[in-house]
Amino acid sequence: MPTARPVVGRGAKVRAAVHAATLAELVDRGYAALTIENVAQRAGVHKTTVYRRWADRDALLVDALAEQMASDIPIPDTGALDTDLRELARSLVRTHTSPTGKALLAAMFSGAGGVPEIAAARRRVFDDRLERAAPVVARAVARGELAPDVDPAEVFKALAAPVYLRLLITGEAVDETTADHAARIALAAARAGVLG
Amino acid sequence: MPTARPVVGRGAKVRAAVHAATLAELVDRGYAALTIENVAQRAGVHKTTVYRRWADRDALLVDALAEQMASDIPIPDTGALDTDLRELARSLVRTHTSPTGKALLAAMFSGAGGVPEIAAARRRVFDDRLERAAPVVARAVARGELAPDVDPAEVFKALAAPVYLRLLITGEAVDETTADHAARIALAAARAGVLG
DNA sequence: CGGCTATTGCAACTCAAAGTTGCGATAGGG
DNA sequence: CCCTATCGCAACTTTGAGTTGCAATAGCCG
Repeated sequence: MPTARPVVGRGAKVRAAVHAATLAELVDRGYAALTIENVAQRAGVHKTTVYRRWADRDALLVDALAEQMASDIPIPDTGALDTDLRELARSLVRTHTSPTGKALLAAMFSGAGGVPEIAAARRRVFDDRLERAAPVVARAVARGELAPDVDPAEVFKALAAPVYLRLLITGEAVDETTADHAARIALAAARAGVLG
Repeated sequence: MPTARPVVGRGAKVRAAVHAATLAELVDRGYAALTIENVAQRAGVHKTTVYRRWADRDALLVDALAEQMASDIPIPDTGALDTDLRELARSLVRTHTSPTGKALLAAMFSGAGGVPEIAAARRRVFDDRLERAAPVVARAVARGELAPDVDPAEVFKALAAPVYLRLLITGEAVDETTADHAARIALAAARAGVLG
């Protein structure tokens, strides 16, 4: 049984070059233009080489994205809700402005939304953050900063929404200022009791 | 100069059937699967007929979308900010849950984001609403409901963000409840002074 | 009601690009 | 320095988009 051979030596360089070319091509030309031949050319590699290593462009794309999808982001605990939310928002922004994050969004928004693995990856990123929001809200309730009936998921959604609006609809720049702004909105809504 | 001939009789039926098939195909199969042949088959029409009437699938799609893109939505003026915002949000939701609105979003989110006319149509929908938000906020300021430095555009973005989050990211149902929820978030943020 | 014309259906075609294959060339580990 | 796995290359097959000429027909107009 061929258990994924080592991929060392020459193969490793090719693999890395093709992965990079895939994400680059995706970000600045879109999913529709993501053909094996384009990727191969950009990677400085012959198309047969790519065809021999990956079954189709979706497999290639999923592989390239999965490569560096490391999470391991700590749950913020600064002692106050406003700063916790700010950290949560900044972390979300960092994820989606990283090369991989940009590529993931580009994939979703330019046609790969139907590919199960891509959709799953997006859901994973989002749900991951949802989970991290729960303890933050729970602690805020314990401190008396929020009413007990506030829904942590709704808090995070209120925080994430402005970020995604910029990323997907308005196309405005997304940076720390955006994150802080989103955090303030979520905080105001939570305090006003509209996230129960 | 051929000024778009009448298109009556047999032609009108064909045209309507193809338009409907185009939007239907787009919504439940995506832009990638939107081929002239698929559309023709769904419309119960031969592909040559479609090819003779439209240059390519983008022209067809733009034509089908433009068909019913009537706006003419009044600016709400209920006498209070909260109800005005609620109307604004409900109107936005109605737009994006209508068949045409769904098709427009499907087009954007499944690959036609690069087509200039499609991107322009989406921008038009959004900017249209942005403009309608300005008087609403201005009146609220005049009534003393809001501080004078509140930015109308930011108010509308805060209101629209939760709606688009559901439409594009979480996939949860979008209805009047969603609209009212979004309106409350925007109101809380505006009152808290974080939208200046 | 019946003929006339524009439009459609159909089949066969062209054409471009995706994907495949066999073989000679070469990189790099041992 | 040699040996093997991997790559480059060119020619090939296949697939699906888009085209064309001609016969069939729908529907307007007298």
